Amino acid sequence: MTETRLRFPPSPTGYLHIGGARTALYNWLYAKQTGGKLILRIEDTDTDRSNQESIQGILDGLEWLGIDFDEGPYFQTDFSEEHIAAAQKLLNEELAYKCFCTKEELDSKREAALAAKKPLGYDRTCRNLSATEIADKEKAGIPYVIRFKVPERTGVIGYDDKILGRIESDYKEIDDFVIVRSNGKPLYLLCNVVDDIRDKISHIIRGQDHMTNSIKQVLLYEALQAPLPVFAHMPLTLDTKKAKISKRSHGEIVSVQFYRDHGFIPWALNNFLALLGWSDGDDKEIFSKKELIEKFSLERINKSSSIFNYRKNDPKFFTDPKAISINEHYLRTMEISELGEMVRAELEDENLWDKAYDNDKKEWYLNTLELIRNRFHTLTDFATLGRAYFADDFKVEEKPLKKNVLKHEGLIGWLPVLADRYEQLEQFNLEETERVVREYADELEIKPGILINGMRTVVTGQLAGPSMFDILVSIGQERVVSRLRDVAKLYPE
RNA sequence: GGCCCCAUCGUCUAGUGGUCUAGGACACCGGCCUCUCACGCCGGGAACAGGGGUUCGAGUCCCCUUGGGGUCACCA
Repeated sequence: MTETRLRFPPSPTGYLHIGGARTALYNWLYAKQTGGKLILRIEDTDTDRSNQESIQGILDGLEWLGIDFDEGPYFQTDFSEEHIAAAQKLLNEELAYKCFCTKEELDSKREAALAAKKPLGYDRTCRNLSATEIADKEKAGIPYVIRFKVPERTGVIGYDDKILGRIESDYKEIDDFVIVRSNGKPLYLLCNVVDDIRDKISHIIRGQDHMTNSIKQVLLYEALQAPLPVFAHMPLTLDTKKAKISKRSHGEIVSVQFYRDHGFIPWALNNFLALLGWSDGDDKEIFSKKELIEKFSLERINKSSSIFNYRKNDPKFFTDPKAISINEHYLRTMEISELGEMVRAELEDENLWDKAYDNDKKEWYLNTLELIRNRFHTLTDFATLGRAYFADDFKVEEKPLKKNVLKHEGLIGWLPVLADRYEQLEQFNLEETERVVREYADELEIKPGILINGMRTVVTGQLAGPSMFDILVSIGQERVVSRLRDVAKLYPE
């Protein structure tokens, strides 16, 4: 078998969204699995809508996800001569024709057809123009587009889809589609095929929204006398109302950037995306990169579209709960040193990074992450919920403040006493810190929990967290003492 | 509207005629653990869209209905 060659051809009209990312991922997985190549091709022929910022956004998004490509990025506009030549060839061979109908005429015909509930296709007015008629119109300077001449055959044309099976269409259902605009610029349907032929693309994995395009493109492959690639149309990703997700209607929640900004681990997002429309036959859901490359298969991709279950304005889940849960899984099971690097970026962004975390305090840094990672959902939590471990200017949350501190007025006096006793400790370790608290609680004849939970809030600002004594040891004697002493400032005047 | 695709718990899904009183994951609820909250562990509720066939037997095959989606641009 010859080398598999895949491609991901985004149009740079906005950021990379999760649908696009998933398409890129599937292509990437298949290329990796078969030892083939993945080509990135920026389809920028729509100069009105394409922009540099989008190109950068797509590149950044793919890089962040770790989806690398073997060739490219190529830019479709760099090959416009080839596209034009192909159109000319089709014209010369009478496989295409010039159409002088104006856009206005077409639009009104379409509207009329829609109103009359008739098929909307082009009525082929210009298909049988004589040579003299064409010459006359050209002489008169009437602009024209070039349309592909759908063969006059009976029966059906189709392709074998790796996911959907045989897809066919009756010839008479296919429109004489436009391949070159009146300004001389070739259109997607043509460019895409010409590029795929040149790039020797063997497999086209793309969304089901391209299903009807593929039929037309099969015709183009035939007209251009090129071998057909394998098609695989993946299910679409819908929103909770079953509408196709799009940048325009869903905004940043569907952008890859959003997940980077909200502290997702890149591979966790890939893992989630892979599961949206694919599963191995087993119950396994967490896949390492290597495992996924091995197990992935086109045949096991679902036919039906899936819903991206994000929840807007949900205080607990800012996106699909499953995505978050997969992220949590990686957060708490990944190699701690690897996590350390990711958290480092978060801390640096918040000016919480201490160079010593990379040498003298490295052990402390990694141990602390190990201590707190279980309760966190995203990378950003380390700099927000975990701020007290890395800085003194953390915020004390209102709820625990009321529940664990203000409710017990005695704490305003007790915690400073505890601070004194802690300051005296020669061994500031788990056993000693616990012994001191429990003894003091006995003296006061109160439940140790009152002191412990009060301390948790004063020392970390949080309602919940790891074992209190682990926290104390991690934060350290000096900082603990000073935070406990300052408890009074948490009480209103 | 024409054409095309699809249809199992709330969501992602397993299921390729008998092993399905339908399995797993997330989410939800309850319990255990406990200095808090998580994690973890244990348990619970929750689905074959409807109707006809075919068959000894149908979630699985066929047909119809319904529902959803895609597409019908001088966008990609």
